[in-house]
Amino acid sequence: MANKKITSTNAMNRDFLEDRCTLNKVLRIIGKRWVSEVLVLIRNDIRRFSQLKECLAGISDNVLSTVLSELVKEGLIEKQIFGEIPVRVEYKVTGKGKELTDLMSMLCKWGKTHIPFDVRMEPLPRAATPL
Amino acid sequence: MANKKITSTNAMNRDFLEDRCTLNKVLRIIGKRWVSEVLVLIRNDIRRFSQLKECLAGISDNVLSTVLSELVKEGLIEKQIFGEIPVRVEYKVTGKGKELTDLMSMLCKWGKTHIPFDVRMEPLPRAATPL
DNA sequence: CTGTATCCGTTAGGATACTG
DNA sequence: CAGTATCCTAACGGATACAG
Repeated sequence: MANKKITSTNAMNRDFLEDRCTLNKVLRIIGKRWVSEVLVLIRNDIRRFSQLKECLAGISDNVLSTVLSELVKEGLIEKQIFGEIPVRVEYKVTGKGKELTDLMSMLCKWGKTHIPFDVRMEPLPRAATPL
Repeated sequence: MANKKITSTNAMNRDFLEDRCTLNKVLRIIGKRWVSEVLVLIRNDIRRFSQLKECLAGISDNVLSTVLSELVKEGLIEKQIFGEIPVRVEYKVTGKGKELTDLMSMLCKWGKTHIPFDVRMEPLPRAATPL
């Protein structure tokens, strides 16, 4: 009951992996839900919060917000604020973000040829502009 | 209090994304902790449970076990059991697994040129055979 | 319109003990 | 040696209310 662990092994393991190889950093960034999708959408000129939200039926405000700021923080997209009323904000993919989406396209292509279909019950007819 | 949601939006969102684009399936697989690392190690001929555990200081038995069966299930590695005493088991990367590691190398390279260093306190001197 | 703050359930990740 | 079974905690993802 006395001594709680100083640093959780959970965090230690994460750091271990990220120190070990940059790949783990990359995957830590783009491996989270919505992230790759948002990046691709912005690359496809879906530039505004409301538009993104519209495409990504089901995403919550705070989640989209978090994803966007993460992408900005990592330098994969840029945020541009126009001083209008009401406020207009636009995001665009940076150079290194574009490079990354190219690699993601390759990953996607790999998936299409190698990941088998899995049949699920409901077709989920929602808004879409996939990769 | 009466009506709990039938399917959690959490799961619905996951399915939505995976239906939307294969990339999300790919990232759900390789985006989890340890997965890419294990795949790369096996590709580098670290073929046995105990060897992998040795390289990946800090991983728990059950976690490594889970990762390995996930990789087998996805057809990225193969498991070979030798009927010896004590039991010997070896894993090897499949064809499509190799293709995937090639793509991961590119991702890694991207990360090396584009992700800035972030200084952390302890250097974490552990076992290593990185990508 | 574009978010932030709070609160909460689910899932991922880990420690440990045990098995063929 | 190569794992499973159980239990536990931290992190992620989401709902909702509200703010600039």
